[in-house]
Amino acid sequence: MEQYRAKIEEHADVLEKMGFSPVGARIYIYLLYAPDHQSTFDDLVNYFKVSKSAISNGLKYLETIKLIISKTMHGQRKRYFKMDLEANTGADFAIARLNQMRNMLEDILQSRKEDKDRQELQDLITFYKMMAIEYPILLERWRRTIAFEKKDD
Amino acid sequence: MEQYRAKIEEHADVLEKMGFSPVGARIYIYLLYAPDHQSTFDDLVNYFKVSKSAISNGLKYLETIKLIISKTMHGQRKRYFKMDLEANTGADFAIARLNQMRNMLEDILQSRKEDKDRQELQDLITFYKMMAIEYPILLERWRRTIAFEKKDD
DNA sequence: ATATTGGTTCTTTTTAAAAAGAACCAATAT
DNA sequence: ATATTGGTTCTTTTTAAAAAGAACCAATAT
Repeated sequence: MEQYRAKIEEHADVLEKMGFSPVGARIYIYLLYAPDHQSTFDDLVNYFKVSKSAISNGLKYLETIKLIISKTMHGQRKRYFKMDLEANTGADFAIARLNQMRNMLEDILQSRKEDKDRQELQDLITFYKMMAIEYPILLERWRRTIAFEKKDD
Repeated sequence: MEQYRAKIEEHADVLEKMGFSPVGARIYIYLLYAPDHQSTFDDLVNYFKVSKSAISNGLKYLETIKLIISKTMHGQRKRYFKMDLEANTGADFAIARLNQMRNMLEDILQSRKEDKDRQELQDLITFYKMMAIEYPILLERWRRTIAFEKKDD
């Protein structure tokens, strides 16, 4: 993994701008490069030379937002932290956000007294409704596409 | 606008979790409630009782990400900060992010030496490609939908 | 031509988020 | 039964982001 150090830094910066913490972003990118997209706790501590608590919190965060899963192998206590690649489409997250925005806008539209410019809000709500319907459809199409490609192997 | 104070706080919290600064989030929600979705600089300073610099930076940020535009009226120097509601679909932003993710994953796939688990990365790239194509199509469909509804008025 | 308004920008202070380090705990190893 | 490993959690320190406040500047008002 040493060979990827510069790349990991570079890509982690992008994720930081999307809201990840420095260590969270680095772990994430590390796993994209790692064999089998998995690694262990002390691999990460050693590679990044940061504290155990930083790694622990980084992993916990990534697990909370479902980007990684942790599992144990052949009864050993060591855990493997593995990227869940399908979750990486960010679909759940994106759909949740669409609904959150829609709920917010609907609440605003209801409590708002101004009558003259309701149309724009209404249009925006329509957008979020549409997207929340279409997104899962596209996701499903993607799933079928990759399943189909796999048949040929 | 006094009547919306509690609601503004409530919804601003949601936006803060999406990465907005406290003041940035409040300005944004304020404009969703405001007549004509617009306001002036000192309206905002007075309403939120925060410093001019906080408001200035908040507005600048919202303008940078294209959520609001500022304009001047009948040659007066006072500016009106107005929400750009179509921009609020977040479409440009979403599409930019999709492409950013795809570029990152493609770069990783190329420089990665592990051969055995390239498929998952490839599948993920397919997802981002698909989404970057479909998103603008959905956006366009939404535009036609709302244009069509408007005809009946 | 000078004064005022409507902001912006720069520096300092405050506040919040991230990381460090120590203490701890549960699970397996011996 | 005791020791060690693989982490987590709690408290403190560090670092970064946000806001405050003063100084400033450009545009219009007088």
